[in-house]
Amino acid sequence: MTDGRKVRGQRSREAILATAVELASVDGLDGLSLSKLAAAAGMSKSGFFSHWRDKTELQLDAVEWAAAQWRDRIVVPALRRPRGVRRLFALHEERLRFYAEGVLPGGCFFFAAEAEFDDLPGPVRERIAEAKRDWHGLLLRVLSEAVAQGDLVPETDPELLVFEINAIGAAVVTSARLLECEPSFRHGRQAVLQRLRALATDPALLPED
Amino acid sequence: MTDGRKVRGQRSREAILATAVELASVDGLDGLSLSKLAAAAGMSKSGFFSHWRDKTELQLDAVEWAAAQWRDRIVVPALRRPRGVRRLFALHEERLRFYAEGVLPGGCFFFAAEAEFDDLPGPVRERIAEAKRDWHGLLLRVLSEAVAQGDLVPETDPELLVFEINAIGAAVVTSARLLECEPSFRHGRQAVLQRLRALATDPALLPED
DNA sequence: AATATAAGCGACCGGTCGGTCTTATTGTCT
DNA sequence: AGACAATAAGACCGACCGGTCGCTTATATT
Repeated sequence: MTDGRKVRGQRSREAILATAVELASVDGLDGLSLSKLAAAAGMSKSGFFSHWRDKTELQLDAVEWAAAQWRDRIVVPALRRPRGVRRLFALHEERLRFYAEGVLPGGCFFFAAEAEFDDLPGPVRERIAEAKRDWHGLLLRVLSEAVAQGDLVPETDPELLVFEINAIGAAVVTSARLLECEPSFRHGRQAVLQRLRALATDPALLPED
Repeated sequence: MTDGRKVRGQRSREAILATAVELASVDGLDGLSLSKLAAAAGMSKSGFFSHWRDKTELQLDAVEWAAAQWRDRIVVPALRRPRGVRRLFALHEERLRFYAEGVLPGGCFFFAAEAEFDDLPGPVRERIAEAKRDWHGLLLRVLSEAVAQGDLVPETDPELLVFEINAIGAAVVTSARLLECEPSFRHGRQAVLQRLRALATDPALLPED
């Protein structure tokens, strides 16, 4: 049985979360003020509290929403590439594309959120840490597949390589926004590409530049 | 002629800035509230305004103070190492040591400040960008010296390598604070060490692990 | 000794923060 | 048609924000 109220509520809930993630990518998840969010979402501030008990609940759902967006816009497209080193590089490339396309006005929700909450104990911090662990875990899994099927030489410490790939992706965000845009994206791409090509048993699987 | 007022003023000015940089490494430079700063510095809030016109001026001086701290605690010690690849790696190592020692309660002032201000136009953002450019410039200069004196193979794109080294140093901050501490520092060290050893004409110049 | 200046304090300003309460509207179920 | 529940709005709250004001105290200058 369809419930028009719940449908409507769900729709505005989604719209609010989408707006919240956009604003949070700029001002941070904590720096986000309910007044600004209300104005941006075209709602009254008090309306939020029929959806969430307090700001923390909204923040938790915003992290959830941003994680779903990351999955849909980065992970899922990359997983369409064939298993192996190409899929691993695709994860990095899709991430950079996400940034370059300016999907979020502040570049990256998780980058801003991590920097903000890494010193603020609480459930939001834990949820963000979990998202970071998930991303590292995915990279590690895809990397292991690449090694298992012989795309990459196995001598490598896989967790170290995952750390590097993620570090370079994260560095692109600040670098592109604070300094010049073009060289940052080029460096972010080249760094991982050259690293993987050096480890690849068949470098032809990866683009040349 | 010594002016006891100015001496006293300068001393408390320094103390306030030191406290401000500490607090800002946790809450960010904008998230820093004057009330909290006043409480932490053991001063009244209004007393600030005999030193700085407004919060922005204080923020600018805080960036300056943090830059001086970075120079004193990271750059100067590293420059005592012999010119070349060892000096380059020392810059990275001293940075990681600065983080590991917990000099600042939030880990890194500049990391927090960059993430916060990369989307906030204004003089503070420009000053932070300048500090970032200075750091990249220093890394590039030391790297060029290492190449020039034959420590490193010259084929490398130097700016790309600088980007990578800085990216890995920055990634250690969030990773160590949000996930586990020990593997983050190990990865941050190993990543740069292996990268440089692979490029070094004489790997014996660098530690083995 | 008189005067100028800097440091610092307490009270207070308008504004915004996250959050509560009451009320109006609206779709759903019986 | 009427009871009911969900959504959202508006008025409002205490706390805190950055910042101003007038004032006291301590130091230099003359």
